[in-house]
Amino acid sequence: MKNRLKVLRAERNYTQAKLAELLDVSRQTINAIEKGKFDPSLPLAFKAARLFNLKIEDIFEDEEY
Amino acid sequence: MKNRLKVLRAERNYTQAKLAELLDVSRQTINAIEKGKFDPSLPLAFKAARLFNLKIEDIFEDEEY
DNA sequence: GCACAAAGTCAAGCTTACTTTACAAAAAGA
DNA sequence: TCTTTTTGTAAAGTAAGCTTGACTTTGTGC
Repeated sequence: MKNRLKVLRAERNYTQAKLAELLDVSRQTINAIEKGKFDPSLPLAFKAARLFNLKIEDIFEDEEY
Repeated sequence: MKNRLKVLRAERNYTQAKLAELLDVSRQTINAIEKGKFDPSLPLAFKAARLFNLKIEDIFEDEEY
C-alpha cells in the first residue's frame, strides 16, 4: 500500500517524530509505514485522514487491483 | 468503530458467508467485524469499499472524536 | 570537519486481526 | 413441528501492527 505521508509531512514541516506525536504512535511506526514495511491499522488511517483533513483514499492507495 | 456492513449485505442479499468469500476472509471475521469485536485491517476496508463501490468513510465510521 | 537533528533499522515483546474447527442459538421455510 | 440455513460464539494458533530501547546512517548548519 502506497501512501503520501512523507509529502503531507513535508508540506507542513513535520518531522516523523512530530507526526508520530500528533497521531499518538511511535516514531518507528511512522517510519515503517512511510517505508512500506506495513500498513497502518484502520483507526490509525482515520486519525491521519482527520489530521490532514483528507479522505483515507487521498492518503493511502490500495494497490490490489 | 461502527460499520454498515450488515445493511449493505442486506441490500444485496448476501449472507455473512457470501460476503466473507467475496472479501477473501473467514465468515467469523465478517461476523466479528459486524459485531464490533474488532476493526478490519486497512486492506480489508479497501476491499469492502471496492466491493460496494463506496468510500471507506461511507462504510466505517470512526468514533474517536 | 564537527555537531546535532532527522531518518533508518533491529530485536524482543505485547496486542490485535484473522484463521480453523467446532458447536449452539436463532431464523426461515416447508 | 422438523429441517435447513444463517448467525453467534469460543478456543487455540498464526500473522501483522505497534511498542520501547538502542544503535547507525544521512542530512544540515555552522
